Amino acid sequence: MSQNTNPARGMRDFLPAQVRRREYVISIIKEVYESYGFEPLETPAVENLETLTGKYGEEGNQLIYKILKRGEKLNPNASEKDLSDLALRYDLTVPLARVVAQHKNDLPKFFKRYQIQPVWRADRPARGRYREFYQCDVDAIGSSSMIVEAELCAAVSEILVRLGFNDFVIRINHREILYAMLDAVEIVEEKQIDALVALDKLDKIGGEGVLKEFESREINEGAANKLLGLFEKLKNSDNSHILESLSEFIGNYKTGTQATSQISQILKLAGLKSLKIDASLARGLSYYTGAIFEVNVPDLSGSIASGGRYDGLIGMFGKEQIPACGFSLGLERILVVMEERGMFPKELETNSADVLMTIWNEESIGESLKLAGELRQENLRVLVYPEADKLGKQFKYASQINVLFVCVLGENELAENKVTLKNMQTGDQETINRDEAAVSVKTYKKYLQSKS
RNA sequence: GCGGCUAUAGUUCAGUUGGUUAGAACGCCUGAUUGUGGUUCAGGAGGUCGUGGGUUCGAGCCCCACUAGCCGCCCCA
Repeated sequence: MSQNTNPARGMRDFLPAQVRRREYVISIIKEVYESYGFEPLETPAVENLETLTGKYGEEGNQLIYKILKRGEKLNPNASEKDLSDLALRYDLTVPLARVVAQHKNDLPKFFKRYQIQPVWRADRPARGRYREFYQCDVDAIGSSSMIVEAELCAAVSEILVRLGFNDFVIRINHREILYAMLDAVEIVEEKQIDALVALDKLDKIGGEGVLKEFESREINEGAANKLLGLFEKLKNSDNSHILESLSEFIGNYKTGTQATSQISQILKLAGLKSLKIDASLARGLSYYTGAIFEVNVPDLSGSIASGGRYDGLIGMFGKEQIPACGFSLGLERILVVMEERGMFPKELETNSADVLMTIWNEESIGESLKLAGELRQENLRVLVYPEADKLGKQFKYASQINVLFVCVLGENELAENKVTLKNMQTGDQETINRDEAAVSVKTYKKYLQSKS
């Protein structure tokens, strides 16, 4: 009886080659984050349901994986609150806010943390979108300074550059600029969120599309035209011109002018040419309060990273209000693009073991195991072929799994206390003294390293 | 959650208006090669055609439902 062996929808198994790639990307992310002084944090996969609800907006709430209560028989007529009290975490930012609110006294005044863990969303799977996926978050808690934003952008940019990306754009905008713009064209508060959702789609559906959206959301047309006129003017102009036009458009709406000056500070402090103001960038998550970011590459419709300032979130846990700002890199999306573009270094593929130890016959098994142990003592990765197969099969297996060397310990070798080493990349083969084998392998490894 | 497309060997795909025993390439296994892989040659295994139902003398092909995947929308990392 054969059962369905697919993993659950939107979830994946990772075979060794994929795990290697994932770990390669993660290792670079960690290295860069640590070089900026961020410290690691981990939190549970499961949170109390009330911790998560109300933080992500209407859409987000529906995508939370809720966990049924355990124990007694469930009464299916019970209210949702009686059925479920726990949920899988939806992102890493809200759990961080909870941790900060909870452990405030144990944490330094400025808490800089990174966190690389899976999160779960009951979303519909698509390219680069899964129901279980890794986020790589960095956040800086406790400061309202724009130095925080600038450093976060610099770190993210450095990671992407080191991974080999050269065509990404970090789009930046500000929640207060958005609201000020909407105020300037007299869109009433109740319609502002709707208007933002429509504007956010500008680069996808174009000006006419946005007009239609406004129409269907019953937002006054004049306002839409004014905004579209502004965006038309901003198109293709550089950051400083965009800032000028925005300030002009907003007038002296107070928090708006503060926001434009914050943006200009971030630009100046970060000094990145990949940083570009996009006045139509809105972002869905409801907890953002200040600067917002999104990182895009041309060959993926979604974003590969995003972030922003959320000064109100930690206060939602009922304690002190603490300013915070962070970034989240989407590991899966970065991997999708890197895979399609073939951006992984070649060494990742030839990495299973340094040496395959063959088995000559039943009598020599002990000697092969002993030699394998000796080589491992020399810090080599040694794989012992598990059966006394014909040598041909053992070699074939070796080339399948991409080991560097095959070691043959046969009758002749044992009689003379020698070993035969074959380099599987060059095809060279030598029969040498047993105690020289490790050195020979290591010399070739060093040569490979020096070449790359 | 909505709309469209797809599902045939391990993989990528052919498969005629519905007609005998469903094919190819690559991969896999065996041998040529009883001390040597990646090349070559010879042979072999592998399919209840995604699942369940229906139409028909007859279904891989037509119809319905379900499941999974891809694309677009919504949203998002």
